[in-house]
Amino acid sequence: MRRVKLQIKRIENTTNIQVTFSKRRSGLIKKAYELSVLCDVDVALIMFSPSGRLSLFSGNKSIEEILARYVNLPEHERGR
Amino acid sequence: MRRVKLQIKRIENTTNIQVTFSKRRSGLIKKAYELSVLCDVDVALIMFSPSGRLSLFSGNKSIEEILARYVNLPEHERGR
DNA sequence: CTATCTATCTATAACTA
DNA sequence: TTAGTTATAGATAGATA
Repeated sequence: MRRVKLQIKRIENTTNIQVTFSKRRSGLIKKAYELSVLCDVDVALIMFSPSGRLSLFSGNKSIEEILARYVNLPEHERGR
Repeated sequence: MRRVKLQIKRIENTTNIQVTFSKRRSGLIKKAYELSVLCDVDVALIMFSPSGRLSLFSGNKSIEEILARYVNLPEHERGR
């Protein structure tokens, strides 16, 4: 099992990238879902897999609704 | 400290919502960052806080670039 | 309200099949 | 390859300041 602390840097092995992406993608979506429910907030998550495929998550509302909410913000509220 | 398993349902206490949102928001952004680095993929995260304020994260590219990549996908690739 | 601490829960890298 | 297991690293709820 894991014996050392994980280094956050690009994985080189192609198979390993895909396995890691698949597992962490699930974990990330789960966390996003929990946040949206616990705090009753809008969360949208857009990811492109290593092979370029799209993955989406949105809590409460649809992706389109959340993106629209973002796009419609006044300019000065959009800069992070 | 925590003695029981957390139930994923809306938190009722207002102060607690804000504290939980703040902590989990950090955790979610960290996970999104790690995924983007480990797997070298585009990740965009859009959240609205309980008070309606915007929080953004994007790995590798800007939010605008990732949203553009999403919007420009052919229709049949956009449905989750 | 904000920041830190820590016991406990959860995610997951390496492993097995 | 993909799916399941498990031990350890990592996240975090509640406590404390």
